[in-house]
Amino acid sequence: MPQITLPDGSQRGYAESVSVLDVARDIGPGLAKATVAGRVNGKLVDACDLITDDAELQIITPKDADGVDIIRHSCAHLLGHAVKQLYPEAQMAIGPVIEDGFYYDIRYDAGFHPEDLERIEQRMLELIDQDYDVVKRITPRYEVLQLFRERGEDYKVQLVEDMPEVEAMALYYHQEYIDMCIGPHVPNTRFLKAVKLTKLAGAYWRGDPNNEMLQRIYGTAFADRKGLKAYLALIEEAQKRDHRRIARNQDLFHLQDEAPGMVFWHPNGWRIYTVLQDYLRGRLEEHGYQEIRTPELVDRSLWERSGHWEKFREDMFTTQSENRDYAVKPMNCPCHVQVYNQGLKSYRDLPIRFSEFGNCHRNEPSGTLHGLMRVRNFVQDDAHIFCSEEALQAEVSDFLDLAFSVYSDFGFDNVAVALSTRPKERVGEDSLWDKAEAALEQALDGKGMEWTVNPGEGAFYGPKIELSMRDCLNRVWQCGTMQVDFSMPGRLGAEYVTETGDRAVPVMLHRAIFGSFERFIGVLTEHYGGNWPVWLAPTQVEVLNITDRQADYAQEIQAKLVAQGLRAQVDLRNEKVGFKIREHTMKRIPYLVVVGDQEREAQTVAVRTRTGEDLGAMSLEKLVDKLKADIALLGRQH
RNA sequence: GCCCAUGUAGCUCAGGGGUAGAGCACUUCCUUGGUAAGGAAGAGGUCCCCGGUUCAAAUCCGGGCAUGGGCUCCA
Repeated sequence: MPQITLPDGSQRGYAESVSVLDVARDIGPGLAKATVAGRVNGKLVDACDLITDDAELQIITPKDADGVDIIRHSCAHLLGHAVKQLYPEAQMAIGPVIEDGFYYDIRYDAGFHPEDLERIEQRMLELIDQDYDVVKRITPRYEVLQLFRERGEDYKVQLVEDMPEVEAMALYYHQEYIDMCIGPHVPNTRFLKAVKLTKLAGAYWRGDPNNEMLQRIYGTAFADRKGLKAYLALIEEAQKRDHRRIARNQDLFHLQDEAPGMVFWHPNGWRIYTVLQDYLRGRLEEHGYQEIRTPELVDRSLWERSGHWEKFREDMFTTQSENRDYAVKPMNCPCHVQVYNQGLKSYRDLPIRFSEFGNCHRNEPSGTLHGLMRVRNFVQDDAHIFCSEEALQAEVSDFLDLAFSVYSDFGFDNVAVALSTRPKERVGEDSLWDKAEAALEQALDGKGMEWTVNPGEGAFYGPKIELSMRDCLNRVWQCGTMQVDFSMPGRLGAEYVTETGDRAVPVMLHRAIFGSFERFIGVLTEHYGGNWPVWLAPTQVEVLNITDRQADYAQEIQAKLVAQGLRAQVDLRNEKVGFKIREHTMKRIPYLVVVGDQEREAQTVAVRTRTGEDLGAMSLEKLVDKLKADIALLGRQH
């Protein structure tokens, strides 16, 4: 005699077991029609699942976030249904829901091509129109195995074999197509009308590059067509913020075939770079860092001692001369230890914080390069802190404060924090890893911030805190990092004299805030969508004359702005003012200053913003004040 | 590195076995115009590179390289 409690607190009693759908029907036919699934005592279940005891029930409809996820998951099965009809020899692997959609990994040796995607989507739409019921059957393990073996679904068989403890599985029948899933799923294909296949990719079976590569089809789905359309429009808007596209428009940098993954900075992009570097130099100085500079080409023997030659060899560019092997530095840490090692250090000298805008090269696999986000030549805002074990906690904590203070100066408020722990390939004793991981955990907890763990993703010499941002298409890029290293100082002979006159090995912290200037500028470009805060804008003001008569006055204004330390350009071209305004507005120059006869007579300037706001005429002094006020805000307003 | 796609003028792109195309940008001239595109003329290409097929290849085929979207790996 189940007593069902609904979210509004109301209760309904039933004489015998009821399904989620029964309860929905009981409440009203509209709700019954919209029922995708249910949440019983906090657990998602199918609409057909029976409730046998007293329970709290929430009816899930397409309006719920869970409802959309269920729709997406069912779309993956629908994709399987269509694929198997069109390509019977295809073998289905896994088809999960992801952020913004779903995918299905499929073994199909002939390979899918863009035309296949269209065919498959077309067939999916036809199947949806049949409004067929999705039927769930709990099936004993041996029957499931037999069924998938008969159907030649080798991957499904493997999946079942990998969960020996499970006695029976839920099978979902899409007519003749059968998929295995924990569920829940929609009860009928009519819920799947707003679906679209989006892209085709390769993906390793079980994510292991030693395994064969499967074909992955990505798609997305929404509660209705309107939601799908809005999503597609959003993606299109996001693509306009792509840093590569903005870079072309604003003439920031370029890449070319002869130097894959290495940036040619143009004057505009380099301006941003140098402003960032000057800013960070100031912040680091405030926090007790000393800037150094170390070689980019170092003999193999140092990399052997640091462990890089063994663990990082594939990623290094190497060269040789006069029978010596060299590597172009992929990291600055071994060189920083060399600077530390010059002269005997006392515990009184610690902590020592060496910073370097270190130019590094890494031979990244060709397929991983991505605009400014993933390059082969980049400059890290690197620093290494040498300290005693006792000081470690405080140093990590101070770093986190500094990093988040820097991020807030750019208006970042959605930095993801993760702790990456010991990888399989590593140097150092496990006891040291225990200590290092614990230190980072404690520092994070001490800040009271939300963080996640990436098991096995640490650097080969130590665990790391990763501070990541998202780009315009929601891809995550690690920028800041804090890594505890108990190994390398010892390997490279770093030590200091303790209070008791003994020798001890310092702990080394590797840390970066931007990560690399390249990636950070890439992320910033997309964060601002090209609307650089005045602080960073390559050109802060463009002075426009209306006719040749004001050319001298325009140049005089520009010269006065430059004399005030502002980045001002003047556009004296023989074009109408509307044309010039359009052009510079599209280049997202923060302020446009128009000078005509009126302004020249009154010794004023007419100011317009890139958002199209007309600020009217004002004195040059007032404009300068305005600009300086904007610059003082840094990037916090955005 | 692996899978799929793409590579044509400075940019965005069309075309496609037999004189290489458009729009914007560029140059020159006319125009001196008050807040998002004034007009005319002109110049501009080894159709990514190397091979092959063919009377003939930018186009078809093979191999490279690069870029884009993913996978794996990383700041």
